[in-house]
Amino acid sequence: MRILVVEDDTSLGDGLCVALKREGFTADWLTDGLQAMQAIEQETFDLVILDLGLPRMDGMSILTKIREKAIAVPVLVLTARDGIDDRVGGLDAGADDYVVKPFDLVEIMARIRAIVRRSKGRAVSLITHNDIELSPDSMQVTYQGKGVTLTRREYVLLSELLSRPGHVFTRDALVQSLYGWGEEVESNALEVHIHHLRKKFYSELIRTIRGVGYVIEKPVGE
Amino acid sequence: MRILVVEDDTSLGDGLCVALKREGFTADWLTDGLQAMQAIEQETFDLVILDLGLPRMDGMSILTKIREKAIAVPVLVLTARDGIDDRVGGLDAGADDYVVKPFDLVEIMARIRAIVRRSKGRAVSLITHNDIELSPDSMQVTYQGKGVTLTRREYVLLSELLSRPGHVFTRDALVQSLYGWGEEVESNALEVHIHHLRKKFYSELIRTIRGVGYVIEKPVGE
DNA sequence: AACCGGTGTTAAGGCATACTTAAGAATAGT
DNA sequence: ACTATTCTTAAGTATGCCTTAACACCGGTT
Repeated sequence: MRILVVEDDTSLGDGLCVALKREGFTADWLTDGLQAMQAIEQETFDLVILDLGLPRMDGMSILTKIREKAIAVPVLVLTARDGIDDRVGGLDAGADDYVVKPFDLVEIMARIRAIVRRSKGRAVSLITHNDIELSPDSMQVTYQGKGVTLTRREYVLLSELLSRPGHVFTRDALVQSLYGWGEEVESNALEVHIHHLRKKFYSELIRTIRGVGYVIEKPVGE
Repeated sequence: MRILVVEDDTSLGDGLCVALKREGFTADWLTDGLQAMQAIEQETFDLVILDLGLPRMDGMSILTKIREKAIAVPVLVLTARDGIDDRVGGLDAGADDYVVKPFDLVEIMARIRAIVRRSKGRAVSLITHNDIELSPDSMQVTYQGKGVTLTRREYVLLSELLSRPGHVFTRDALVQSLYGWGEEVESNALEVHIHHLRKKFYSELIRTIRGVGYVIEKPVGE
């Protein structure tokens, strides 16, 4: 967990670094605005603690530029000023939080922990199989990088099959997951959908087990 | 963008809701702690504004329970107390921010925008998509450089869709973010708004997923 | 090789879903 | 309270998915 402290006040910057390290973070410390901007562009930090009053490049300018360039690092702003306008401005410029100096070390640590906690745990569950990506969350499907549009039935069918590669789904099981218990299908609707899926991807994707049902092969090398 | 206000002070709760709606959010309001806890478990909110002093279930208990259950909703804590310990306690218990009462309406709105912005994958405070620019703060929208006037519902709908390009929003989800649970819509109002948006921009902007909902395509080249 | 059950392919009709339009409520602004 | 905007309702129209069904194909069995 790497944190960049940008603060020209020597005792404050040093104190922060020491405190951060004591908490188990890795802390880098810069006093110069321009230098800091370059570091943020080139390196990767988990958090930037940014003083607003800085030599060579103002803190607010750095913040604005970070967001312009869509750099996704969380920023905690330190400000000596106390006006609500400044605080509002900072937040709207893209800061994740701000602390007014002088601040309590216990408090700022709590804020840092809060920010770090937030920024973690944004994992996306994504089903992948060969060149097929299927994100349950967004109902979006891509094949070889390109978006593929599936109808509802096709999507349900594919996600069912992909949920357990190598597992043979009986025709009945698949029909059930498509239609539930209520309605029965008295034709080859299932096969038609399978056909459409094979067409939209590649025909070997779904293997037929004659007399039983269908499988998606396990990815190669297992 | 749906926000739950949990506040037993009537005038404060009502005032917050009105202000939130004016800003284009959908606001639900509860005064009872236990009720709120149930709502948070069952429904989906983009933000919970939580007063600490509540009947039946204390605000801090709610917060603790939310985090225990790993519910990922951002929480903004309102507190009448002013001690740093409380503030630290709140942040460490999993609050994303806190505001001490009495607070300035302008400030709390800025904080709300900041939290919401963070939780939506930390986009810059200006959402852009193709030729459409949408600034969440001012509710202003431009298309191909020219200003476009959207009504409140249109704005909410568009910003919801734009907040996650490529994500398929189910019709239910969109209706909830437009109306909360207060008022129910028993007609095709949603479709009508979609229609208006397509007319004001271009019809391919919003793609229909038949039987499911709507998506905004990801910008080309991904 | 001919048969037969099971599966694949294709095309078309029906039907549920979505779009469009307009008018009457509801809301907000003056 | 009145007006202008915005929202909802509802009805008619359009669209496209799903099923059906007819036929082609394949593999195994006689």
